Amino acid sequence: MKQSAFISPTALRVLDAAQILIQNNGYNGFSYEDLSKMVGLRKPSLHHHFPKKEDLGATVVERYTERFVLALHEIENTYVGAKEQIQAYVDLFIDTYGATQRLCPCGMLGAEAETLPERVRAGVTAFFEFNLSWLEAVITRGEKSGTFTLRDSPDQAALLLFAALEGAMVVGRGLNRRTAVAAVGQAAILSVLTVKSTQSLQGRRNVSIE
Amino acid sequence: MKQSAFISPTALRVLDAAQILIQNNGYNGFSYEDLSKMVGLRKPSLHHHFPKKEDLGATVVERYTERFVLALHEIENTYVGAKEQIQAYVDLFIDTYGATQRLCPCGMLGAEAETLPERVRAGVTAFFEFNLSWLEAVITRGEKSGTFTLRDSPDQAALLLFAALEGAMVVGRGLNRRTAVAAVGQAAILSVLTVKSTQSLQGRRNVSIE
DNA sequence: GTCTATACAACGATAGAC
DNA sequence: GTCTATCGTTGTATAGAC
Repeated sequence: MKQSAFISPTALRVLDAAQILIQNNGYNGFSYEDLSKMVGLRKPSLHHHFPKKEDLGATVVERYTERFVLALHEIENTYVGAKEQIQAYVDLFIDTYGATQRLCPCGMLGAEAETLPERVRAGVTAFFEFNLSWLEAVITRGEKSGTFTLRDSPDQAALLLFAALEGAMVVGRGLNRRTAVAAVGQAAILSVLTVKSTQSLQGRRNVSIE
Repeated sequence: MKQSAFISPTALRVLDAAQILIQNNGYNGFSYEDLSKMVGLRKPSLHHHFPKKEDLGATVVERYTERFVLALHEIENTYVGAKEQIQAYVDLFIDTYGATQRLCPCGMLGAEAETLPERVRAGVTAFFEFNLSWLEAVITRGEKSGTFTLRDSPDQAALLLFAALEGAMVVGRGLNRRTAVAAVGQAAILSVLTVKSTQSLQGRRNVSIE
């Protein structure tokens, strides 16, 4: 996972707007015209920074994945226990969705995968695989250390947890229910990981991904 | 939930094609031109059956919901136990996605909700609410009868199960993993419902929704 | 009910001046 | 790096003949 090449301040503003539009409208649901209104540049200026829509989409996904990787490293450095790390991971989704009701960009793009340019689609796949392997590793560690018991294999538990979080955003949006991700997140932790000690989790930090 | 008005055989073929396009490409990802190629009619002929794209989208959602209602009644009439009914419900998702890798139309539209015409969006909300209330009722019954124990309230368990199934399609598509829904479905049943007796489920029927 | 023809806007994208 | 101007294509939708 290498670092992005240098991106100019203007290009960053374009990326920020594009990400919001992808989260709200989807890749097929926004245009350079929409972007133009948000950023305050004319369409050809946008093409100067991202010649094809495909470039823009792929860069949004790559930047989001990089930020996610950093956030998970931060979690590893902040929390020691597997249970606390999973809780912090779930909080990432709760805080991100709860603040804005915007979908995970890769969740939206995953639904649209069939129609996406190949580079964008590949980025989404990489994001999903990274999340699943991180979750599986943490869950495996928690099971081995006896922090919690599983009713499934770690990879199945990871997939269930991840699918539930991504699905909660889709369902929450359709229901117009802001609290859906929080409800699913907490229920998933209770259900997927049978935590052995019953101590409550406190000191929850607010760390959303933009 | 009233029955649809009469729909001509040609209009039915248009609806079938439109549903597949929504499942694969999303509402913003298909056009009357795409539809024209699939059905073998010219664009104006399509507009004769469904004047606005909004009419087409709303009718697809309403018909899908009606079929889903019928399938759930069928499940109630076929299986007695709450556990078997939940299993049959999950099988509905497994079979539907597994056969074609097409998303649940309402899952796709839920992601796109922000950009949808009001009628279409309302139909998606109704579909979600219907599914959640059905699941909650069955789960409540299963808990009261002692078939399984919950770690959450029935409404949280229902939301978790539903979000996991819808999310599994999105994630499965992004990963190009055909078995994602089946894996999530089985893991969710194991995790969400702590089944008391350990007897295996047999005689699983294949009942997919088109 | 289906067609040809067409309106009119929006789309992604480029040329070339500044 | 941003702009005006514009290209060619596709989008939803309508008029009117058959």
